[in-house]
Amino acid sequence: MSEFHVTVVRAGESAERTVRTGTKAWELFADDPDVVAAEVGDQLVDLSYKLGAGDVITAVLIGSGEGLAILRHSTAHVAAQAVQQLFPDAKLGIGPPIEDGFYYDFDVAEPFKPDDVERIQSQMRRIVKENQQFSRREVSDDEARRELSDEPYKLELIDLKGSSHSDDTEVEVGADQLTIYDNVTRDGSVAWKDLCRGPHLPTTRRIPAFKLMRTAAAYWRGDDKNKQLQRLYGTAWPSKEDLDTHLEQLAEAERRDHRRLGVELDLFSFPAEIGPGLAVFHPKGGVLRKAMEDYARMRHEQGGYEFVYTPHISKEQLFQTSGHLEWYADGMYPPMHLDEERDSEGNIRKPGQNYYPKPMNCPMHILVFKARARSYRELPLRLFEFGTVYRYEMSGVVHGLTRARGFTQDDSHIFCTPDQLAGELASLLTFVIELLRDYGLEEFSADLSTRPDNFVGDPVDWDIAEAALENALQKSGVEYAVAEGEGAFYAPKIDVHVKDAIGRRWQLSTLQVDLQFPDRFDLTYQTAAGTRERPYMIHRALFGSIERFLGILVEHYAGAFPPWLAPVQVVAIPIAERHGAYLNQLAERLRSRGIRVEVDDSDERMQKKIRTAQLQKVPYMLIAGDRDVEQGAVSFRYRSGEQDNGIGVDEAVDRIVKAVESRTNV
RNA sequence: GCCGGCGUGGCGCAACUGGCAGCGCAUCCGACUUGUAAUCGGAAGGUUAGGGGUUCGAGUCCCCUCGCCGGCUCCA
Repeated sequence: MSEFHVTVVRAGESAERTVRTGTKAWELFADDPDVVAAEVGDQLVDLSYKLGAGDVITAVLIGSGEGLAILRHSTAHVAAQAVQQLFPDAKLGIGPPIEDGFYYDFDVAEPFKPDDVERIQSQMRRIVKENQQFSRREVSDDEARRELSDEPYKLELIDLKGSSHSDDTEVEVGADQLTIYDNVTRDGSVAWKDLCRGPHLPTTRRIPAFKLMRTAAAYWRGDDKNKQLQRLYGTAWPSKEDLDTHLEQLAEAERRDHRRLGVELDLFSFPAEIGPGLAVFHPKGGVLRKAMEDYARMRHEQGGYEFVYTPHISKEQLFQTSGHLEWYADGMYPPMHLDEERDSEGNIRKPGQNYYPKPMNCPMHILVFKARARSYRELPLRLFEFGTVYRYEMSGVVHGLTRARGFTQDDSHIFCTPDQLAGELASLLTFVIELLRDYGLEEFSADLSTRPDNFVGDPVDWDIAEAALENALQKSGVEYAVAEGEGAFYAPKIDVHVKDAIGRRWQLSTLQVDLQFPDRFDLTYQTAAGTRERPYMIHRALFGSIERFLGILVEHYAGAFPPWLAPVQVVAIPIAERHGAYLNQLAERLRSRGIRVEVDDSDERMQKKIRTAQLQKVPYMLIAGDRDVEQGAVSFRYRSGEQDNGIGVDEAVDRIVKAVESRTNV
């Protein structure tokens, strides 16, 4: 029996250990429940890994990214075992870890019912309690096929192994060597098994906290031509407290849901009479939207943009030229057919015209550029419009303001010379980030999406454009990732993401260098030398969609907007009826300074009025009774509940005006 | 578009296995005139999303349509 040295690393601290041949990794961490797996070299292994001479073993902690993934994936196995025990005919799909949890897909005769989820969860608890061991075993392809002959989807995965398709699926098979994990009970029998790359927790008991969340249908391998399987979603965490925190975050997200707050704060609605995904803005939502737009307008004016206005519909030909009808007809509302004339026999004398609602503003802005000959002296030409577009989104995807069928882009198209391109992109990106900051968003990241397989134009132009975009990103200092092949067919792009107040990431702005439209529309400008050149064209949406951005801000602020955006900035509350005139006078003063103020002279108690204003998340309340009227003062109450009594009227007006103008959230 | 769930006054909800559609908030009217998150009393408001069917009888069971929700696919 020989001995050798290994290096053990845990949380950054390494130590030498002497071990005997055959020692398993878990013996190194026997009294350390946070260690769920290990890393040897760059290979993740189970704790059942047999140590070799000179190994450097790094502990994988349950709270780390990898540790969580292992926990969640192991929980997915438990879910699958539970399902197959309760539904013996269920066939296994795949069961990967995802953000905050896991899912597992099953082919079952009947979709899961809410009741079934309860039963599955109880069964999972039983399995966890049984403390089954996750036991790894290497198998040949043939052995795997034989053992999993009842699992058609697993067989398909085995067949896919090594094929060129294997990385665009979530296939777990990956490596050349197939492995099967057995769930072994204490008496040594195998309760369940699954084809899996691993690694896993040592035992099911090591799952501290989990919950099944919901069921849904999902296409096998994500392809809508394939059969739909039943997907079971769950979440798993290192502790009960972590699980509770997660559930509380979900509840918080639900409380902030802009569809709910939109009703509570009377901002907007989606009348069924109009149609799905088509919002109407009520006065409160209207004023909020107007404040957002006004500020953006002002900044665009300062930024050298020129404002244009274009129609909502256009003849078919325009979208033929732009290529929209060729590429995206499904995403467009069907046309209205106009102008057809028939003779008395009903024969068509003059063919009609199809008019489509526009799905984008670009072709219209291009026509503005093309309206006359353009000189290099005019470039860069920055056209801007709040342009309302209509897209016939599939019925299942429409979602409040964040995915609507009619929405307004803060759309800009910039035409520039080749040597202006890089500079223009860099200043654009800065402009975008600065403006988003002004709306209260603080954390940004970006994706650079490059040439897809299916593209138009000259690869050389793509390279130039991609380089210019990347350069802009580097100058901006925004953290970014390259999304290889994710660009639109006509343009590489930068997508800017923001993080909201509860940590969710939203994609907002896009910057695209268009490599198709200038050609398609034969755009040119005249150079200093008198020659004609093709301009570069940049698409830029900042909010993306005003409606969507508004929805995101509602959720970001949970409806408690900073004063400059709040639909009602001040509510004045007279303690008794006789104080009404005093406050109305003050309100008039505020109004003359551009403040949105309401006087609540309803027949209610003061306390009730405070409550109402509080629930409407109004930033400031000005309350006045006899004492205040005598002193020419008001009692100043913030949304936070803090108050300053006996503030002089001038001081109160000043404070409010200052807060609104500074666009800070007080 | 696909799978599942849901649809009761403006909003939030109730109505046992099929048996008189009800409550709270909001609204309107009246009284009260109050010092920092809900004053009291009264009234009005519903073809139970729409249509069809089963039944002596349907909010409840069945079918179709519309809409919404959760996912999948999609998001130029």
